[in-house]
Amino acid sequence: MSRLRSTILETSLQLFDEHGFHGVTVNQIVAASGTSKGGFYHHFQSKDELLFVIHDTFITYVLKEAGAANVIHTSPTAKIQAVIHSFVKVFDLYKPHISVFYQESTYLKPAYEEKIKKKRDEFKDIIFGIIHEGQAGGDFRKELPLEVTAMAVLGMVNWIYKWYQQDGRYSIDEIAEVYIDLILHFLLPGSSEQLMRHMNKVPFFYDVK
Amino acid sequence: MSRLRSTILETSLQLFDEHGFHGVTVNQIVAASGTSKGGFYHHFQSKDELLFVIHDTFITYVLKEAGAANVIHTSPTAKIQAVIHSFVKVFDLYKPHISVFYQESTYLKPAYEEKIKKKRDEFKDIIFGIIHEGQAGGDFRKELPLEVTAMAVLGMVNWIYKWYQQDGRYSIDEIAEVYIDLILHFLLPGSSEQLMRHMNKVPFFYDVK
DNA sequence: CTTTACAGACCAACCAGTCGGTCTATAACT
DNA sequence: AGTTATAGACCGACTGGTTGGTCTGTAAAG
Repeated sequence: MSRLRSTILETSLQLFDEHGFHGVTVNQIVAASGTSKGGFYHHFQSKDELLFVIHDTFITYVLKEAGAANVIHTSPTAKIQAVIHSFVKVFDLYKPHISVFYQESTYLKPAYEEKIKKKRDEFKDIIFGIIHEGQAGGDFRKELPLEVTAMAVLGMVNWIYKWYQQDGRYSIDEIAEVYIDLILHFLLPGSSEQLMRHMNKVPFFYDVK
Repeated sequence: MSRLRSTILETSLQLFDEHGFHGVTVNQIVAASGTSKGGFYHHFQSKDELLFVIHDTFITYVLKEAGAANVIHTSPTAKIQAVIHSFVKVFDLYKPHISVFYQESTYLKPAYEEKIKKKRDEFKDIIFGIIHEGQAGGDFRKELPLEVTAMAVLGMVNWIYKWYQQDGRYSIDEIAEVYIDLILHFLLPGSSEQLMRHMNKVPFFYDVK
């Protein structure tokens, strides 16, 4: 990959992260990259392709990591820990990519969007699969509705991009540890009776055993 | 409030939700609202003001609801349940507002952004406050780092806008119940020893008592 | 008669993308 | 070795279409 192409990618990533895809013009990218319109369009077909490349770089990496973490462990409990850990760590490596990924995916051209959606669904399936497997095997609480629980897990992790900063109070590894703790606390079966005394009402899904 | 103004707001909300703020032109809004440029600019100073109004409507409502739920209950456990419930329910009432709120806030003009940020921080403080209070009083697990835990809670709820659909498998009330269950499971003190047997490593924050 | 509500033609700015052209490097030829 | 041919990398003035916003006009309301 050419030197200039990388520069354009890095520069535009920063700019998009700060001002959003539509808040940055090709001329700005070109100026900040120390090149020209010609240089830009020599390496990218369009501004939209640039957006796609950013999306693809990130989701491809996440998918690869999650797949690996999923394979090397056997029990659902070990798997979920490994996958969450690797997923959280990504926010340290790819934060600008992720901001663009979650903020600007609306603006992907249909052909590009389809490709990204496919990979994103694959990733979602890994999470869903682990939780499902855990419930089926009795490792995780069976009464939890799979879809809602899985989306809660995805949500809490995904949201990290909105607040995480590298020089913040907690390192990315520490954050991962906290998240794993939280997730295991609601996934693993425990003293439900004790908890229910504190609840305003008995949840609708508690009749499953 | 005038009839046309409401129409413009509703229409643009739908359009923004579907295509994003920059994917919709003023002409499109005007056409879909059955009015004209004159009609639009009679009610709004600019497209940016429209964006602000949408933001403000939503965050003002959330803040009011959370404040109310926070006041009528006394214990942190009851408070967090009430606040989460009211918060989750908002996603049923204001889903298009929320999509715009989380997707397009980057494009708010500085003056508008400041106002919105203020209210958003107020809301965040309510959540932080409840968890802090719960930890201080011994209702919630003291070992959990406040910031990370609170952001996890906010994240899992906020992410709902990405997947919730009114005609989905679970009602918004059911989703709220699941979320409250999950959150209480990791907030309330329980059998940590039992859980730790399943953990790949001992979390860094477990030495606090 | 004044004010408010809206219509729609019009405009200036902007922006993604184009296109003819230059510069450099390496290969091919003599 | 010296000269020429060719390809790829990059430049930047230019354009055609679009967009947010304005301005003048008009009809109804009070």
